[in-house]
Amino acid sequence: MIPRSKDVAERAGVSRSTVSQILNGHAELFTDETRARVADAVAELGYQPSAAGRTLARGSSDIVIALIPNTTFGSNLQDIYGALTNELAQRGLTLVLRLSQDSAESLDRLAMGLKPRAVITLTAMPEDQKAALATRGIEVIEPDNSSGADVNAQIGELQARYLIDKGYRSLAYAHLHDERNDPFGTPRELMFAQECRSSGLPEPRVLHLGINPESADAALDQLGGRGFAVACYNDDVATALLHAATQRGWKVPDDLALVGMDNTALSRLTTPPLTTVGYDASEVIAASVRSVLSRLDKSDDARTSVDVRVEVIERASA
Amino acid sequence: MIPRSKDVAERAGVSRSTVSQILNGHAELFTDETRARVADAVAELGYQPSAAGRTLARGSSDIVIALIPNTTFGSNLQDIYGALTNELAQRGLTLVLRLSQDSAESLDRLAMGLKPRAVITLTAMPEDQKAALATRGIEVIEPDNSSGADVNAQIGELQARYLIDKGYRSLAYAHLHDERNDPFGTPRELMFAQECRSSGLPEPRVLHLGINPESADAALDQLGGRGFAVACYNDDVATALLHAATQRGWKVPDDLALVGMDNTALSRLTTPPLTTVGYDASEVIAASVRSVLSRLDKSDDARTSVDVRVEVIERASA
DNA sequence: CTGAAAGCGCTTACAG
DNA sequence: CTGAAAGCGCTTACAG
Repeated sequence: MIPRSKDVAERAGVSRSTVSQILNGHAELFTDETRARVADAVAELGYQPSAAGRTLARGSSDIVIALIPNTTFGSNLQDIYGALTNELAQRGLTLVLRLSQDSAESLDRLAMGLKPRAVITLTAMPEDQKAALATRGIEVIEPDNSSGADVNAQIGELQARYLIDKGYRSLAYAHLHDERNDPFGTPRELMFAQECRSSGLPEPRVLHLGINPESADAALDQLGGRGFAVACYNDDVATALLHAATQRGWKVPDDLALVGMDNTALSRLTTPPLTTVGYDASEVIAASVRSVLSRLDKSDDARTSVDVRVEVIERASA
Repeated sequence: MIPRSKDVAERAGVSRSTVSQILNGHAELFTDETRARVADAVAELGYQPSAAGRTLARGSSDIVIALIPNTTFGSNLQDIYGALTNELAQRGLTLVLRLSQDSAESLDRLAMGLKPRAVITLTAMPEDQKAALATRGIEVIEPDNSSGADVNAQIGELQARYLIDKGYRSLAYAHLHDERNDPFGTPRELMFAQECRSSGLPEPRVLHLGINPESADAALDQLGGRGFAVACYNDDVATALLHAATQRGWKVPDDLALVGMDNTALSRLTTPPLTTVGYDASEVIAASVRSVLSRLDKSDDARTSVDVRVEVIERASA
């Protein structure tokens, strides 16, 4: 039998309101004696308040929904949510994940029904959807674009600077062909291009490819010949290009220089190993968690800046 | 202002019970006229029933919780959950994800509070935790071990058969060193070993490595020399071994034969490309979804067999 | 075919 | 310092 607050109250010999007060942060109103009795009863019965009852009474639940892009739930993202889950649990909040693929309407239903304390989204949410949630009084925590944009711009800049300093003059930027998997491509490419211009170099070529030999080969065709240095959206893109180049007998980095991004485990295992951009994942995690938390707490300065140090890791592909 | 069933009732000129009945599958009790009026009112107001109210009244919510191992949420798993989300939505159920990393206690709290219709877990759940949920009347849907075991056994067998048929005689099985990421390693290895025995071969060597050059190199040391054929837990493991072998100047497949598993995009991009084990992802997805659904529906024959065709994809590493 | 009423489990003024 | 009562939004016998 599932214990109710009534059961706790009876066992402790107090009223239900007393139980409720003590359990909800107004314990200071009661004597130590009463508090202890309630605490004991809760423990003995294994009482867990019903979320439904509480939500109904309070008008909002203790749930926080995080929308995850169903295309890219890498281990980093996972670690972020893992940390966030724990952090929120300490504040009595429950983080629950939701694949964001599904229709706005479906999210709407979920949000309406669950009355979550907040909805966290990693990618920008359409205005109308945000409005819908706002109407229902649900807070939406969006990515901190100010700093998010910064990080991506930083990455583009870093890749460009590295390549230019190395003496490369014919540059290109390689996107992932599938746009859903290339959410940060544009800001990175833009900054990459700008860095080229400010160094007096021509506009970089822009490539789009999938993670397969054919597509990578076609991308190489588009380049028109050897001697390019290309900054890649991620290490997988770099690996695909590396493979296509090797097939053609091009030497990397002499005929084609490659700088990846993410510093994946596999990036050390190509031949030659990839020069890439890395960052301290735990730092990113901590920063992201801090950012979400500060917004949830409505602390005045919501803009905890997510300051991520990003650096190129030189190996042998550029 | 958020519309309530009361608002709908007033607008439609009926009682709240009528609204509720019509919305909950007893529409046939009412005249077309009444139904239409209610439907209109719902649409005009944008009414969404409150999950809290409904849960309280019914004793169980429309939520299904899926526990995800926080270590391995690959794109396959993601697709499965994506499909499941949609499928469940059509039945009025909402799938919500939960990182399973956190304490049993925390899940307990969530389950207690949310009163989900079911909890889906991919890995076997500890008995006591299962018991706890059962006590609360929450159904636990565990992996269908009968067929799950089959598939993994199949994979081990397939890798062994392929290698043996190719003429290799010195076999080894390579696990991922981190056990959390190697959930299916044991059944696969077991079947792999059995297949060796039944072909009159010696017991296969067993390797454990991480996805990095040092670890892969050490694994090669353990092998003691050239001439082995190793079945890998996944393509990443195969890639690591391939890299270490290449570094030593070993030829693949002559000095070291490798068969991976998963047929990842990257497995086509190594040099040489990996021979691996592939399967039709959409088939797996469909089967998994069917399996969960049938258990949810309590349909008699809960054991919809997950029949996945798995096959080796021959490329150049073995 | 439809409505009044009770009840789900909790919280929160309010009164004492 | 503590309890009786109302109310959160819904569903479901039950009576008509």
